[in-house]
This record gives sequence, C-alpha cells and structure tokens, in this order.
Amino acid sequence: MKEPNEMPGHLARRFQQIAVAVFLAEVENAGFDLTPVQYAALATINTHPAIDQITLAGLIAYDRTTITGVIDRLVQKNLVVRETSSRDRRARELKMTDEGRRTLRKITPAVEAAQRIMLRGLTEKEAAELMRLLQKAIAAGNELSRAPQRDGG
Amino acid sequence: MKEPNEMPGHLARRFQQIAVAVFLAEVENAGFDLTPVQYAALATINTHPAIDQITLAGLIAYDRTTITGVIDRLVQKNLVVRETSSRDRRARELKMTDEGRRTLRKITPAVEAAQRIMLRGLTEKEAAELMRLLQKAIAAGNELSRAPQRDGG
DNA sequence: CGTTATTGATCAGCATACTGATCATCAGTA
DNA sequence: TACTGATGATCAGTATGCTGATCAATAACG
Repeated sequence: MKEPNEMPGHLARRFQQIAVAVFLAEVENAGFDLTPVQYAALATINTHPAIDQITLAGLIAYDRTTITGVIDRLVQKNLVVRETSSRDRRARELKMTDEGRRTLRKITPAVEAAQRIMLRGLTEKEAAELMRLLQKAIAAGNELSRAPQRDGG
Repeated sequence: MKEPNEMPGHLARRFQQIAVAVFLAEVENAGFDLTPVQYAALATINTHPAIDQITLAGLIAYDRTTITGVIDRLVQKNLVVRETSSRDRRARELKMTDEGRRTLRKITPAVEAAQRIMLRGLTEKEAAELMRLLQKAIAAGNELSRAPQRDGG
C-alpha cells in the first residue's frame, strides 16, 4: 500500500484532527468551553436570527440528526433559545441569548488565532492556495456527503 | 464573522466529511463493509506484522483509546487476531488472518478509486499541490493533537 | 533488591457524524 | 375537504475521537 501520508483521505482526517485540537486549545485558553461545531452553529444563528434547524444545518453542512444534539448543548449553556415557530409548528426558531452574543464576541479572537495556528507551517501564499484548493475540491464533492452545504433557505 | 468557507477549520471538517462519505460509498459498492479508519489499521498491520497497538496508533495517528475499539471490530470481522506478546505481557501483537489479507487485496481498487474521487474537482497538478500543502501544514501541527503521527516504533 | 516511574491497554463518559425509523405538521391535489 | 406526499425534528443504534482514570507489567534508579 501507499504511505498513509500519500493518501488524501488520511491527510484530510489528520488536518481536521489538528484543526479541532488547535481550536479547542485556543478557546479553552481564552476561558471558554465551546467546540468548533458549536461555534459554527452559534455564529450562524447570530447572522440568521430565528433560523430553523434544517436551514442552519444546510449552511454549515451538518447532518440533520447531528444538529439536534448540538443545539441541545447550546441551549443548555444558555447561549441559544429554541422556540416553536408560529408559522410552522414543525420548525424550531433558534435565537441568540444575550449571553450567546456576549460569548460570541469575546471568543472571536481565540477562534481567529486558531485559524492562523492550524496553518502556521505555511506561508501566506501557501495558506491562501490551500484554502482555494480545499474550496474547489469541496465544491466538486459537495453532494457526495449526506450533509451537503446549502446556501440560503 | 467570516463566511464558513473562508475558515480553514470549516474547510478541514468539510473535506474530511466528503472523504469519508466517498470512501464508504466506494467500499460498499465493491461489496465490503470497512471504514477508512479500519482500512488504515488493517493495511498498516499488514506491512508491520505483530505490531503492538500503541505503535500502530502512532503510525496512523489514532488516539490510543480509539485504537482499542477499532481493533475490536477488525477482530470481530475475523480480519485480524490479537495475541498477548510473550516478550512484553502488557502488549498485544496484531496479526492478519487469511481473510484479512484477502479482504485487503480485494478492497484496494475501491480505496484507490475513492482517493481519486475525493479530488475529482482538481487537476492533477492541483491535486498534487493540495497534498503537498496538507502534508506541510500537518507536519507543522503534528504535535498539537493528542494523537500525533510517529514513525517506526 | 526494592521502590518509583513509565508504559500498553482498557474503561467510563462525552461530542460529533452517520443510517434508518418515526412522528407531527404542512402542502398539494383530486 | 380528504388523501397523499413532503418536510422539520427527534430517536435508537453504531463508529470515530477525545478527556481522564485505572490496572498490570515493565523499566529505571538508588
């Protein structure tokens, strides 16, 4: 077989593993307890008030069955509230709490630091090229996963 | 906040998500039931007969607590046997079964196809560049995760 | 030689991700 | 309006990954 390091699947897993570790370390260092997944959901609810769970899942490419637990934990941490929509009683409207907004604001520097750290082995130019190539590969494979990314509602 | 697609952490997660989905689809299509993680372990045991779990975990960058369950499942599928080492009774020596070798051989084309499919949006040159950049970023961040990659024992 | 530190493996517990099923609700149509 | 299909959410079950603890066995040291 090929070396693991020559297989894109292994590299994908490994890079993600490092990205998560760096994120958690930076966020904890800043005094918060939030996972990358929880952060993405929180940030997206902030820019899309009263979004429902399916639309949110589409924007950040989460499986619909995963989003339930993620929101459970954001609600438990008092960062988000989940209300039944009056227009469609199947849907849950997600809204920020004050503490959610405050947390998001305070945590942003740590999140940005994490993004830099996970690319620290690359030059600026290389980092930009890596992101471009990832975006391109992802766009081509978007529909291949159960939780593709979807633009607005 | 930035768009998710401009954050390397999100791209890492998304690319990994697609890589896993493609792998599972190709392998199932070939008539097998093996995860990317199980495949990497199986392939590495094949090239390192009688390897112990910690060394195996280092070679493929798995957490030591994760490897136990992965090997459990390979043993249950009759692809691997786990024997207590006679030289160090703490250690478990991992060895392929005939069925493990046969499975590995038969599954290889599907695994290779998966690696191509997950990069299908890129030209040959771009694919090579993406892998180079991932390798470089990973090398720089290797020690930041709990399960860094380690060369031979 | 005996005490201490380290190491290989496992376990309990938690958080993503997924498969597939179910339930309530809504939308479209006859 | 009654029926059918689609949709939002949740649940049970399985597989990574991690944190931190534990246990047995080995290594290292005085």
